[in-house]
Formats: sequence, structure tokens, C-alpha cells
Amino acid sequence: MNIGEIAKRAGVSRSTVSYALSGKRPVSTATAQRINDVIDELGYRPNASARALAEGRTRTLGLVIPPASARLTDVQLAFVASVVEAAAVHDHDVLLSPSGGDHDRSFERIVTGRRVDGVILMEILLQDPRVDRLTSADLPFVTIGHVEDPAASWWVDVDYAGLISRCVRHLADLGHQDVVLINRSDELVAAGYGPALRATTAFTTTAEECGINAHTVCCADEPAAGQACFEEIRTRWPDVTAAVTINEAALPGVQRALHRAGLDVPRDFSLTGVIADRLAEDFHPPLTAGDVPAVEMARMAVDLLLGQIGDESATPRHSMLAPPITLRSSTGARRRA
Amino acid sequence: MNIGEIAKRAGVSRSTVSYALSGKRPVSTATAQRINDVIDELGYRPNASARALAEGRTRTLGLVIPPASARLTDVQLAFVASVVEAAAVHDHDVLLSPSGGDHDRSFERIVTGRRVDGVILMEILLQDPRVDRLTSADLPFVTIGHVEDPAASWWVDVDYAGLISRCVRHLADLGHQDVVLINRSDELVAAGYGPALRATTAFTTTAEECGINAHTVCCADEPAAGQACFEEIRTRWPDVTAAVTINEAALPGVQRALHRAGLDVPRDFSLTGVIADRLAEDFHPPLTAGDVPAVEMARMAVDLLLGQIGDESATPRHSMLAPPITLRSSTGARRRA
DNA sequence: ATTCATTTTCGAAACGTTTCGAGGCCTCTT
DNA sequence: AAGAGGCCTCGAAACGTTTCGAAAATGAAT
Repeated sequence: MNIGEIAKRAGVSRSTVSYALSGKRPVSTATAQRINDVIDELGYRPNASARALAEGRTRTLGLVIPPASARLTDVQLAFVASVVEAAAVHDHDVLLSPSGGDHDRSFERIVTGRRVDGVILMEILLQDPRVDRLTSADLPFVTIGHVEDPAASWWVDVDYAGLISRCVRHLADLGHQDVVLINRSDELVAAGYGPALRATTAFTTTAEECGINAHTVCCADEPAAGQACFEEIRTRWPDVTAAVTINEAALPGVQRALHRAGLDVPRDFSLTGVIADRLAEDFHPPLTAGDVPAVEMARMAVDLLLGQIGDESATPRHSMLAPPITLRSSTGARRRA
Repeated sequence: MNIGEIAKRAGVSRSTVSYALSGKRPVSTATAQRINDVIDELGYRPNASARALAEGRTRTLGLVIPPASARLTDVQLAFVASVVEAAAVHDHDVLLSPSGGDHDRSFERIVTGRRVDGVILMEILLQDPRVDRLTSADLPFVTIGHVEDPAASWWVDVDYAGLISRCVRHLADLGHQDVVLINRSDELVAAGYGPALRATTAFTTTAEECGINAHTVCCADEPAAGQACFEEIRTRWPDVTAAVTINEAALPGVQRALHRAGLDVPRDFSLTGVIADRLAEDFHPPLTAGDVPAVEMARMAVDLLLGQIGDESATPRHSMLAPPITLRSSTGARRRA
């Protein structure tokens, strides 16, 4: 069941089997044939631990996910699955690690136990202790979202600012005068969650440029909060006729609140933002929105990470994805009161 | 950075460091102290691959998930996250492997490369080739859902039959005469997906016992299908006044269809089934439903698996969870026409 | 036949642990 | 004072690979 057994049966040395398997040195076709026959017959596969030990690499990537306590959103979920698939394409496996809460042991085990060749960090904060930890451990990593000095690190990100900006212009073009941004949770904003901050800035700046009134509100990542949030918006700023959101988890609640208030989308109220396309299409009516391209992000993150692992001295690369805004039917001209 | 370095600095042999770390043999408090100091100072952690090689176990569990192409449902997602957390409690990591589609290489790599100590199989079919593969590879595994001979294998399952049965009785008690089961997709049923089959049987049998009319319909796992499905129900069986579902992914579409048809829940139509509690509570109105206890299932699956790994000759254990049906507000007395 | 270059194969070391058997050093007993 | 028994510690082997340097085999050219 080990390489020695194969060697014995094929009448060669262990190293020859190894070379036949890896192709790192030529092996005569005759012996290669013999070795392959034995391997097929016995269904042999090299022991991953031994190989990792000898090679100094595990062919495994770490994926640090938000803790289960924080409900994963649809995009995050799609992202996890896509990372696994993208890694599989390159014959790599994915080790999951929750973070935050009391799961630091898991993170630490992965980082310092040399269990993985590199790490993908989701839901990164502007100042993130995990980034420091990975840097000091000298472990290659790619973040989803970028940190303070964009040029100095490897990351993939979505151009939230540009996307939000275009949403606002779109609404302004349709004649809306009072718009609101439904952001993600207070805590995330306070913790320095990049997309939330950039969305806010882009939102207010663009609104100002367009000469329209902008309001902002934070909302926990769950339907009930979305509903409460929207009701609050209606009472605080009754003139608001359109909303931009980056909080997809809250959407069902927003939809409910719209319905309760007797508002028809897009006749009475326009809704847009940055939303996974599947979710946008499932909405009623389908949402005009910038799609978060989870599959593509996952692919890029894996490619970047493998590139970094392959060449430790490579200069940091990154990519800012600017998905298009897909026009569906949730935005319309402001109705003159 | 390796155990030899620690040993040198502490002035002891490598084995002593190992024993100090594992506690498998006593070490004098003085040397233990010295060793710990050095370890803390250098931030040393044993190399996971080397340890796995020597110990013959990886302290890693494999989790085989449905392929990303099939959209993961909310419960599945919660389950994955919970498995990771449950494993973390026991200082184990989780390796993800997609299955189905063209991902057999990934599954094979995990199984035969001895990368994991055991496997948890999600979304199992009544006749599942992966089960055979794991059995022949002599790798411990636990399935979510059970196979043909329940006593012969390790599994965790939800008592779909009992749950569905109680839902039907509940509806019958409320006076409903014509009920429908919204099942999962045609393909899953055809492939022999246990829960779908058991739900169907329990549904029709119980309805018969109660003397009410039962209809069954399959529905793809997505909102659009749910909507189409419900509309079809209305035209084919206009007398139906209540539905039982195990297809949570389709729920948003069902809700939309209900609304479009001008049906109020629970006044005009009752809705219940087996649904993750979070989803049930987010529904409007909150659904009376049997909660799929994803967190508990994950915990049990991990416990069973670790038990099996710890004692290879243990006799198979399993547990059938029978979550209670939580009465919320989506079911009501049939309105006399 | 000898040399030389090439192709193919081998043996040994290395990767970083764990674990087993044995040896050293106390202290207690006789 | 010598032996017995405990406690600590050590050295060496083992886990299953990869990889390096060198040896053996082959074939061509002198």
C-alpha cells in the first residue's frame, strides 16, 4: 500500500516509482509501463501527509470564513463553493476555518501548523489582525477586499464605490431627489468593513455631485432588520423615493415593508444596489443591480494565491472587479406627487 | 522552527519535547517549564504533515458537499458551517470536497490519499456509489440520511416521515380536505433521494388515514420553480387549501404566487412543512413547521464520526432526529367556501 | 577493445514528528 | 553497601514520500 510495495512488485527502486509518478525525471517506457500496471492493479495513491512533508507543500488552501453565528449571505455561500471548485481545477483541496468568536485556535492551527500553502481571507476589515498574523507567519494569502495600502498586498475586490456611484447617477437621471443607502450592520461599519465604508462615501459624494439629497442607514444582515429599517426610513424621511442597498440579507424584509406600505416597485419606489444576480432575479420585480460576481472572484482569488505560492518573491497583484449594472425592472422615473 | 530547535534551546532531547507537548509520558515540572518557555518564545507549533505521518491520523475530517452548480439551500449552508464549528471544538479541521459533476478527482484524492481520518457525506442517495467507495477504502464515514440497511452504517437523519405525518394530521385537524405536498426536484426523487421518497410515502399514507385527498408535486430548488409550481397546483387542483413542503428553496416563489393569487395565509391557505427555523421565522407570516436542526445534526455527525475513528471496531451507531413542529401562524382552519 | 556521452536506475539522506525500549539517576529498603 | 523500584530522559527507529548525487547500463565513436 506504500511506494515501497509498488517498487518491489515492479522490481525497481522506490525512487524510480516516484519519478515515474511525477515525471520529474525520465523513466524508460518499459519500466514506466510495468509500474503503472502495478499501480492500477493495487489502486495505489501516494500518502498525502508524507508527500507534503517531503515536498514542503500541502496542495491545500485555507479559506477563512465568517463564523457561523453570523449568518452567511448568499454571495458568501456562492463564494465558498466557487473557491472549492476553482481549487479543485488545480488539484488543490480547501480547508475551512471559521474565524472570530472563539475560533482563533482553528485559525492559529492552520496558520502555524503549516497545514496549508496559502490562505484566502473573506470579509476583511480595513485593519485586520488576521492579516498581520499571516504576514508575520510568512504565509501567502489573498484577501477578499483590500486593506489600507492596496499596492502592498494581494487581493480581489469589487468596485463598490463605482457601482454605488453609478446606481446613484441612474436614480438621479430618473428624476429622484431623495435617496437612501441601506448599508450593512452598524458593527461592520464600526469595525472598518471596507465595502460598507466605500459605499457610504461614494453614495454621499455622488449624490452631492448630482445635487440630490442623500440619507444613510445601517441595517443588520437579516430580513427582520430590513423591514424595521425600511419602516424607519419612511417615517424619518417621507420624501425618499428610491433606495440603494448593499445588504442582500435584508432584502426580503425590505420587500415586505414595501408591500405593507402599499408601495409598488418601481412605480412608487425604486430599488437598486449591489446584489448577487440570482437574488436580484428572484426578487419581485427583478432588481436593477450590480451583480457581485462570486464565481469570478473565487477563480481570481485562487489564481492569485497559487501564483503567489508558486513564486514567493512575486510582486503583489490584485484585481478590482467592476461588474456591470444590469438593468432589470426595479427602477423607474420618480412619480410627481 | 522545528522540534529539534526547541529541544536544543531547552537542552533536552526531541522526544522529551514531544512528551512534554502531548503529555503521553510524564516530564518533570522543571524541564516542562523550560520547554514551554522556549515554545512560547519562539511560537512553535508542530508541523501538521509530519505529525500526521508519524501518528497515522490527520486530525482532519472530509465534508463532501453537493456541487456548486446545485444551489445550496439554507439548511445545507448552515450545516456546513456547523460541521466546521463542531469539528473545531475537537481540534479538528474540515476539508471540503465537491462531489458529482466532474469532481470525482477531488473526492478520490481525499479518499485514497489518506488526507482525512473520516468523511461526512451530505445529500446521500438511497444507492450511493460514494458509500461503496468509502466502504471499500475502509475509511470511516457518517452519512446525512440513511441508506438501505440502517443498522449496518453510521448516519444522522431527520425523521421526515414522522414530521410530514404530523403536518398532515395537523392540517386534517384544522379541517382541510385537500392538501398538496410540494416536494423537491424530479431529478432528486428519481435518483432515490431518501427524504423526498419518505416524505411522499408518509404524506399519502397519512392523508389516507385521515381520509383527506392528497396530491403531490415535484419542484426544482429555486424560487421561480416554486411560483410556477404553485400556480400549477391552483389550476390542477383548485380545491386544495393547504400545502406541506420540504423544499425551502422554492418558498419565496410560493409566497409570491400566494400573494398574486390574492390568498392570505393562513386565512385562505395554510402552509407548513419541514423548514429551517430561521427561514420559517423570516416568512410572512412565520411558518408553522418542523425545524431541521442543522446545528445539532452537524454536532451529532461529527461526534459519531470521531467515535468511529477512535474505535474502528465499534458497532455502527446512528441517530434519527425528531424535531418538534413549532406552531407559528401559517396554518389555520379551513375556511368554508 | 577502449573511451565517452547518454540514458536509466539506484541508494541514501532529508522532511519533522511520534513512540518504543532502554539507560541513568534517585531514594528507599534490606 | 548493594539491590530494587520509580521517575525522567535519551537515542534510534519508524511513518511514506521526494530528491540529489552517483553508479550502472546502453550505445556510439574511436
